Amino acid sequence: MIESGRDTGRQFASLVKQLRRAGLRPTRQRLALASLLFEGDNRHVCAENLFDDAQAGNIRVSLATVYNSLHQFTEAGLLREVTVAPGRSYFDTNITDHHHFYHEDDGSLVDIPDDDVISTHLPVPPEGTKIARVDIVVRIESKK
Amino acid sequence: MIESGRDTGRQFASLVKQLRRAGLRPTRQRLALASLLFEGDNRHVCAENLFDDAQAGNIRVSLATVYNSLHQFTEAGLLREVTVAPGRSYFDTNITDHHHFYHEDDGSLVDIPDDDVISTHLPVPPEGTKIARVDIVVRIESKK
DNA sequence: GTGTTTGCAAAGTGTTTGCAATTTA
DNA sequence: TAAATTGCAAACACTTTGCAAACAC
Repeated sequence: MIESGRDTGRQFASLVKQLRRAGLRPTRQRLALASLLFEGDNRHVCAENLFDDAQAGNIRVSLATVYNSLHQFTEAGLLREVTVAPGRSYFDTNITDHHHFYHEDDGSLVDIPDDDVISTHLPVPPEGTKIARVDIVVRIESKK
Repeated sequence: MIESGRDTGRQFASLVKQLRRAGLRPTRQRLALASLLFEGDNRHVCAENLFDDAQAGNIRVSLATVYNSLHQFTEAGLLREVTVAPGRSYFDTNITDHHHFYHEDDGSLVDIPDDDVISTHLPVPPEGTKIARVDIVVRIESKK
């Protein structure tokens, strides 16, 4: 998928644009990670997880850079962070309005299908505040 | 509120019962923590937080025991755990069905008033699973 | 060249664990 | 007395940081 080094310019034209638009320099590491994240189906990754993918893909990148990139991407609106349990933070490449199933048994996170709409009446936020986002996590477990 | 030591027996009759019912021995530490948690208004505490309260109330208890107790209380259904951000886990003494405002600016957690009902249409859980719980966190921030 | 980004290893944070000593029943 | 619980300190997982070297523009 990714060759291995130095080919920063050519083949990722669209990723380069995407990063630029987000105000991030298209470095080799960011491009490689962006490629893992955004080329293909939507994903829910955690840092360690993406780091492993990178290694497997012969991408030389440090764990610290993975963390930094994930946060930069999130701030730039390219990713959405979902926290489901202490020490279990996912980054979702699907940034459209949607919610999640969290499987308590194996810790996996899955989008709730769009057509299975959860109709929410938004509550009135406390005086002086406004709603930034609504997170709905439907915790599921195996039927015994 | 709590005197200071050794008076495990008498004055916490109802707490003792509550713990016994939950299958937990009413030790001095658990009684003291239960007293902080369950006598008075509903609270959203984190471990560190409750530990500080204990110290302030001259209750001799270790941080490890606070963690253990919080989890035991949660398993026993006396508390409900709410995770809002990586490394930010709250325990809610209100175990009725309800949801939360999470204030992004200061990290505080507040119950959404009961009468401000969020009507959810529950999604169909994936094959072979059932819904264990639905967590809704409404993230709010100060109006600029 | 200048400012940004990276990698490393070290430091942090929040939480859990192992085990001897203590407490409960 | 037997079994459960506690405290401590060490171990832990996950994440962030400081800084010199490498890179983008």
